[in-house]
Amino acid sequence: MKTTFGEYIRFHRNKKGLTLTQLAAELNLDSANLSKIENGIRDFDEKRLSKFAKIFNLDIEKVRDEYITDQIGKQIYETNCTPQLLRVAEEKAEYRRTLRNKTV
Amino acid sequence: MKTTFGEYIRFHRNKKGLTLTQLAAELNLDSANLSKIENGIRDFDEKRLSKFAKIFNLDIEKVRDEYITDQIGKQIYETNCTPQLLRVAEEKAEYRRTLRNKTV
DNA sequence: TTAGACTTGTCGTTATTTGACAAAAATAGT
DNA sequence: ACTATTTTTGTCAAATAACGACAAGTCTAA
Repeated sequence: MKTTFGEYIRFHRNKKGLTLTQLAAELNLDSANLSKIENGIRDFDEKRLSKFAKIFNLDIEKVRDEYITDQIGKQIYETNCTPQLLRVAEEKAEYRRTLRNKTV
Repeated sequence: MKTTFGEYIRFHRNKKGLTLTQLAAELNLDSANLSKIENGIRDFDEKRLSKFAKIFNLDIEKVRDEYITDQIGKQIYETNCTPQLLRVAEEKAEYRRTLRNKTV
């Protein structure tokens, strides 16, 4: 089952038997803020992704994928983007790639 | 061909024979900033979408679709999100919808 | 009820975005 | 080429949004 990135963090934290305070300390943030992150009230700062991966011995690429799919999934949800519109968005992303190649 | 939202604005502006200054005035913004928007350096403020639609007599829903697909397409591009990962993001958006229904 | 874990609210700081102005560059008309 | 107009670029202050930190609250288990 696909989950939010906050739930993903919580899953790994519980699996390792860490408290919010313990993990927050390792990540250099407040336990209150980590709580909000796990509950989807705040975003996890991208800068901490590698630290997170190291703590739980996870592949950094996998963690990053988990992160960006969460971010984009959130935007799809918030904008009520339908599957058809998402196809269009995908084409536009492709178009931006062609723009990059033209300009250089 | 799918384009950026900035190019979409420029297309309609040119079609109607308006200068940046003229359209910017109608949209209550600076011509320099509108120039940046059309060139993709800045974002068009979502609050102005309805005004934009009225000026060019466009369906507000269509304009909004054009806008959100641009926004999401931009994020897909910037994060280098592959089609496979986009499918995952879509599932996560769906998951968020189930969350909403559960909570209420 | 006490302790530990987690959540919620708030607020000052930091970072990002926007609006505005000036000035340069490009374009078109004469 | 000269001039007027349009468009682009650079910069900065103001507005906005995101973040870190602290305090106080709730919840759970011994």
